[in-house]
Amino acid sequence: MAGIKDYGFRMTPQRMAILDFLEGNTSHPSAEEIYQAVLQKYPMISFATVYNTLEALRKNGKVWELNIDDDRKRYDPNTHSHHHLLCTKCRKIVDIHYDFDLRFPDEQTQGFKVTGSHVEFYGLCQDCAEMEESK
Amino acid sequence: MAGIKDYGFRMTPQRMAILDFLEGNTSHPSAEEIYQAVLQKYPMISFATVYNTLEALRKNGKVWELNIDDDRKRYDPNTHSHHHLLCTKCRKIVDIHYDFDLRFPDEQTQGFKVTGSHVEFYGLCQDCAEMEESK
DNA sequence: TTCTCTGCAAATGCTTTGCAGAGGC
DNA sequence: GCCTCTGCAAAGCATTTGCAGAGAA
Repeated sequence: MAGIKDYGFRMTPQRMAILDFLEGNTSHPSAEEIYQAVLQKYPMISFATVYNTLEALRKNGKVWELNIDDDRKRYDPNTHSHHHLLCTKCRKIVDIHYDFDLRFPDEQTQGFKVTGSHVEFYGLCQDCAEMEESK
Repeated sequence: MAGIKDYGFRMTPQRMAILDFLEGNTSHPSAEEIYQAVLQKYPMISFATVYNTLEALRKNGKVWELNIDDDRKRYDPNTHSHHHLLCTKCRKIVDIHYDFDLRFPDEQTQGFKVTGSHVEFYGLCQDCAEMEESK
């Protein structure tokens, strides 16, 4: 079982369950979805624990918190540089693995020290696009 | 005074005040900041009206709703293609006007029909970077 | 005159917090 | 055994909504 050394915080069954669910997950779940999923295997978990764990994971660089969705945060266990494509209808998010050239002229930074970047694409997923067409 | 033809919705003094404040504004204000600013000139405006107007403007393509900030939406009256740079400390947002090459291989889209894109940069603004250094 | 918009206040929904007890290290 | 983590419940905020009256077109 992974110990404190691997994650920088105390390991508990609840946190193990959350990590298990997130491991390799590419669905970009919300806190609610994570809570519901963990509830299946671990009926005694609370929302506070989910948020607490996600915050701990975020601080330790184990998950990304995505603001791409209008009304809830989404979480991504893949913290290797990648980008996202959001369906504006069903809110599905998929990964874009491509190394864009995001350099731009220094005079635009207004003195900022840039530390990271992220590209968001918007569109309609196949299912939603087909539904639009058949209207 | 601008009429319904220009905006696609009924013009009222409250809406004029909001439009006046947003006109040319590059501070990417939140709803709260817009409310506070309009309150100065127009003491009888309510929050509901601010949100209602912003939603009407958004639907008519007159403002962008930015999700770049963690815990509140930010509004941008500049709807010409551009990107943003956020200070992760003071949450200041500045515009990046640069035409990035955001093409990527079709096989990554998973059938999505892409309709838009936006690049977010993160970093520290000059003031915050200097504060960090002098610690 | 018509019908959308307004202000108010309450509701909603996501996220955070206080606290006392549990349990990982 | 110490101290962080947990569950619960309540609080905190941003945003939305219901409604009756006001006022723009």
